[in-house]
Amino acid sequence: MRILKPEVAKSRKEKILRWVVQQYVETRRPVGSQMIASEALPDVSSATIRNIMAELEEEGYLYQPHTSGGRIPTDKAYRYYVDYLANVQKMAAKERERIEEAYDSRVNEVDNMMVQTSRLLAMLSGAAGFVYTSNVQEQRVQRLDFIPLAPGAVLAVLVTESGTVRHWPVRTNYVVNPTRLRVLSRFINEEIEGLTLTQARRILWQHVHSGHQEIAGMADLATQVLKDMERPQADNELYVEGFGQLLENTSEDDFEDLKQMMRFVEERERFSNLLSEKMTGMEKSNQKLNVSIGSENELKELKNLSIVSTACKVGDKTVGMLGIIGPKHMEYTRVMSLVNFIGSLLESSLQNWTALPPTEKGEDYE
Amino acid sequence: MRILKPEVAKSRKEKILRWVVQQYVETRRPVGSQMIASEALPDVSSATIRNIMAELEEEGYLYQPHTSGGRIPTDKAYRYYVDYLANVQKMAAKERERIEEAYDSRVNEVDNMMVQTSRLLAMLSGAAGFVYTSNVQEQRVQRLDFIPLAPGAVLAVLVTESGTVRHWPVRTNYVVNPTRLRVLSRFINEEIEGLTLTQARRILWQHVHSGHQEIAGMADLATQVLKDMERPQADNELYVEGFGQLLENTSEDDFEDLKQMMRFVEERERFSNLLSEKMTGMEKSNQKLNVSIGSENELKELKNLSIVSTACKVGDKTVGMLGIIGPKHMEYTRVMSLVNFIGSLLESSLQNWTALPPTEKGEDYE
DNA sequence: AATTAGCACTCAAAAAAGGGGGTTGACAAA
DNA sequence: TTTGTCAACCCCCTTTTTTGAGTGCTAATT
Repeated sequence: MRILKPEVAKSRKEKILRWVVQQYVETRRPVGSQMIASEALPDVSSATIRNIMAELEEEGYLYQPHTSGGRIPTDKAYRYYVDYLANVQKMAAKERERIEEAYDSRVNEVDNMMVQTSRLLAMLSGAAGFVYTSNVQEQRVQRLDFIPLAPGAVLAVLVTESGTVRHWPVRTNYVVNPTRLRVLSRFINEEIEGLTLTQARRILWQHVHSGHQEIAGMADLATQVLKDMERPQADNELYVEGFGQLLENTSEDDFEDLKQMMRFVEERERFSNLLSEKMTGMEKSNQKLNVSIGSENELKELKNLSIVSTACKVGDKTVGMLGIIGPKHMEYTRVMSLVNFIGSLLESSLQNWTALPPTEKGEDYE
Repeated sequence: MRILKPEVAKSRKEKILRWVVQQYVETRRPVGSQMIASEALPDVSSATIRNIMAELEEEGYLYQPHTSGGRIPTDKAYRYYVDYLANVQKMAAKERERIEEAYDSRVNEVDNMMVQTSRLLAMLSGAAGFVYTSNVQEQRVQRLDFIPLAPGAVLAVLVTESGTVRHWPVRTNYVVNPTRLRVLSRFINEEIEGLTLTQARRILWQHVHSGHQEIAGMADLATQVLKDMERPQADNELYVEGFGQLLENTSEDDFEDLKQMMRFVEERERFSNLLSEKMTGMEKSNQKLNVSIGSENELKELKNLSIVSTACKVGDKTVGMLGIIGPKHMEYTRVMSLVNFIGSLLESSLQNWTALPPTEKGEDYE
């Protein structure tokens, strides 16, 4: 639904709009007719451009922060730019390769995939990067194991299908026998294989209550673990990295905005909720890459920020999102392809650690 | 080595110095003689105070940013303040209790102790909080376990005596048999119990090379794990949280400083090194709480910042540090006792998860 | 009908011009 | 050694002036 009018006029109008957006992103100064005339459309007079810009303003694409001071793009303009004007070219092969390399060396060499991914996003985009896993309760369990730490302490380790690893210590008031622990562990894994966390919890509660033999005597531990598993704050995970990047690319004027946004993001709850909503929204409309510009985010804290995000699937189940959050005036083309690409990297990485068969099939070592 | 001169004069001089520091920390404005006269020393004239302040300036404790515009403390003044003037009172019992509660509910309910501790530090101090674990290679291993993920993938989980849990996925090019994996795991843990990581690695390499029976057939996996363990970036861990807090308490004037410091901190390498040095320094001089003020940090990026940190011991071995990093003009008394207290909380928490016997001794469930 | 040139007008940002207000240094008196 | 006094200082805030890029309008041009 391109709104701008037809023919030759259209192309010129669009050209001007595009130019204003790009110029403004670059310089952060209102852009005026003269500048466009001299630098972008030398064979059109500034007066003509003024007329066109007046139209664009009428239509809600531009506005003047002060009378007689040049114009800047509205959110609507960014939206139009992102939808029709920005040709999201694939990144150059060289660039892709470079990123892929960086990604591999981080994600496979260090233990926290999510954090590393956020950091990479931040570094390459110049904004803050995030990775979000939601609905952990509805994800399928891959493993739940117990590692004996000390006579009265056990480390529980939970791995979900999205590759998230969560671990927490559990105290017991008796000495834990490692052998029994192993039995318990095996029993549990057999019982809950392939179930979602919610389902798994239900089953296990039943076993605990019915005093199932494998659990007998360790009901205490099991109960503790089950309780830990259903804590609400354990329902999603959020990693945000790269505030430094954001600060770096921020001028003093935006100081207040930035403060507000940090306040918002560090209060993790609300940001989580936002992402959660966004995720279900994207799932419904079946889109992969999403760009939310300024006030499209509804939250007043974000009215000067944009979020570029992509859904992250394992199989055909959306297990999370990742993306960047930064100033509204960002280089959308670059950032969009970046988020896109890193999203695909994370996806294939997750795929790797879940269902993938070994490289040489069937060759058991026994 | 108190430098200020004797008797009544001393006490007055010190009182003035203390007042200047406190006042400046509070208001961020140069403080002048009249203000001191009226609010702190009503029975002394401003002229006298001027004289004393002139002396203090001579001696390097104060300086005037501009002629006739009040004076502000130098780093030396802060140092003197911290060493002699600030009575680091124990926190109020009520306060302690409040914090302890918050700490417990975070650390025990969520899976990453370090992150949670940093966050708490940040929240309570109004600056950025950090937790640092170093020298992981020299720490004793508590457990090294393997969890089968998929036919060709295993999750390695390493727990050290400092309570650090590190996990990373390992791929194999054959189908892993869970039973064999368990045998391997048990074998390894028996072999390396109580050894440092470095020692453990050496032992295991030997076993791998000599083709020890428990390892046979899984040498591939073992090799991979050993390689992952000795990666240099796995040698220390650093968590920094609370940039938002820092930003919140920062005025526009300090914008540049803050930028610089973020650049520094997000480039984790250098900050790690700094902390590492500091840690060994503190270990040598056997001090627990350390305050580094402004240019005492040597790094120019930190010349307007201070670091308050405390060593963190398990047994009598220093396994890490924690603290806060914030503007030079901070409330040292408050922050020092805070860091101190949270340090002790983390220590006892670590103690808990390592050597501690169960609450009811000897009552095995079998 | 679209484009252009010209002109008066607007207004934010930068520069310049005042006050205050609090501070200092100096000196003489207590 | 302390204090009272005072001229000089200079940052900070507010007000004023200047400047210049930009606009809208209208009439002329294509």
